[in-house]
Amino acid sequence: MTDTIVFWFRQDLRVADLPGLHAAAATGCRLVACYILDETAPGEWAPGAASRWWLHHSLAALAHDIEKLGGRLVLRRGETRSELTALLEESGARALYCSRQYEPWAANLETSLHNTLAPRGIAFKRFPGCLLFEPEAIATQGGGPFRVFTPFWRKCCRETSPAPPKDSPHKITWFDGPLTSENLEGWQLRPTSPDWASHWHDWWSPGSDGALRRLRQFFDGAIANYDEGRNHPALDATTRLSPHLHFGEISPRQVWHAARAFAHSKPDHAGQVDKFLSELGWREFSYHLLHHFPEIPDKPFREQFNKFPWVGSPQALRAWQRGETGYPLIDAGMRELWHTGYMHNRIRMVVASFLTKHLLIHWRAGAKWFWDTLVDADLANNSGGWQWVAGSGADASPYFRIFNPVTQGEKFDQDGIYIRRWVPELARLPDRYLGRPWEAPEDVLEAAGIELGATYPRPIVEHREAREAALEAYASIKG
DNA sequence: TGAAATGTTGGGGCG
DNA sequence: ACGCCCCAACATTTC
Repeated sequence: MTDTIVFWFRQDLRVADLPGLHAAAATGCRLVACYILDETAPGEWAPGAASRWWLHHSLAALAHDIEKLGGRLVLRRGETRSELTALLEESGARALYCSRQYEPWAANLETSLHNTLAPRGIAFKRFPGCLLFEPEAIATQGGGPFRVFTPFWRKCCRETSPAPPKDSPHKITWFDGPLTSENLEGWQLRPTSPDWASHWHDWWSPGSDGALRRLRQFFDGAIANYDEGRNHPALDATTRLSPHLHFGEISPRQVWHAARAFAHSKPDHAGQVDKFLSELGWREFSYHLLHHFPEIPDKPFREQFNKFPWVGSPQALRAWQRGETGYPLIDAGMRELWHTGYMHNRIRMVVASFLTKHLLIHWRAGAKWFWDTLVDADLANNSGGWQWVAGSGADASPYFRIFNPVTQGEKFDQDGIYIRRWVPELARLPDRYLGRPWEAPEDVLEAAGIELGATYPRPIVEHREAREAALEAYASIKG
């Protein structure tokens, strides 16, 4: 009788280019594919409502993809260790395979699983999955982790290329004994009463098929002008692959090789491709940092930021969250986030700068809000991004880089399409005043149907004053 | 993957 | 014709 292996799907919800699954299939053993919904394991970093919506659809897509390979996805809910132990026992499996994860809670879980399973003679094997390079493979000359992006990415690019992506395994022998599986619908990962995500399929197609479509679409179009186009939030000029990558519906190796193939076929676009690949590089950098410095989600990477005088009020935080700061570009971004589970990357930088610098609110409050509202909420990227903006991170933006929320709009949303899309009550304002309605003459406001303080808020802080206060606050922790 | 303050230059209006 | 001033345009420095 052939041995059985349990393949545990975690955050790599795909069947193509999944090293652990290929390795399991190659053994010729019978395979159990499972997913465990453990709502307590991540602690305070349990998926937010938007991520849960995505997870539901991603799991449905994965189950479908597995069925196409002749198998089925076993769903269980509960404490990971006991659920896996039970499943191993029920199936008589002698081995557990999975992809690695790098979140501190997930890495600890792997250790604890190893300690549980080893004495029982069950092999626990972890495989690469969601990264281009394992953190152990990229080190400085001194053997330590990189703390600066450029040398990190240079080192990555000097290494042998990531392995070419593989198709899904051709032949899998599935376990055919009886195993109970829960009903995905019963997990209630999707919102009900009200179903605020009823229109999200207009924007998103969770699952590997949707991810590959998105990838192809990008290399058929926007890549040619990526360097410039990606700065304009009203354009569909970015990949929007972030949620697909977070849930592992597509691997970064697939993206990397698609980009290299494109660069090879269109050499004159090599510069655009490099720009794009460096974004993948920042993702990689964030993951490696989180692996080496597991406190990044909670504590400033740069120690002197422990004494930063955060003073922001709960009311200001609330106004920021709701998109009622009185700065149209900020409010547009926050409302895009609320309505679609996503925000354009440049606008993420601008609203994050506004929260931490204009409002002097701790970056963790912003990270938490993003965590709950983003479909692509990802611990490494989110924590890294917020610390980068706040100036407390590794290779962070210098603290004095304070975005002007008005001029950013004038530079990257010249014709006001983005602001008008998400702040429709200002739509009739002429371009000239769209990003700064408080400067508009009374008759212009009236003609546009706007009453400041009633139909649209006045600015909750004055830019110049806020900027100077931020510089003063940062100066107080220098040295 | 800034913005603002400060410095420099050069054209043109003007007495 | 000439110097003076203003200021836009650009460059450099500072936060």
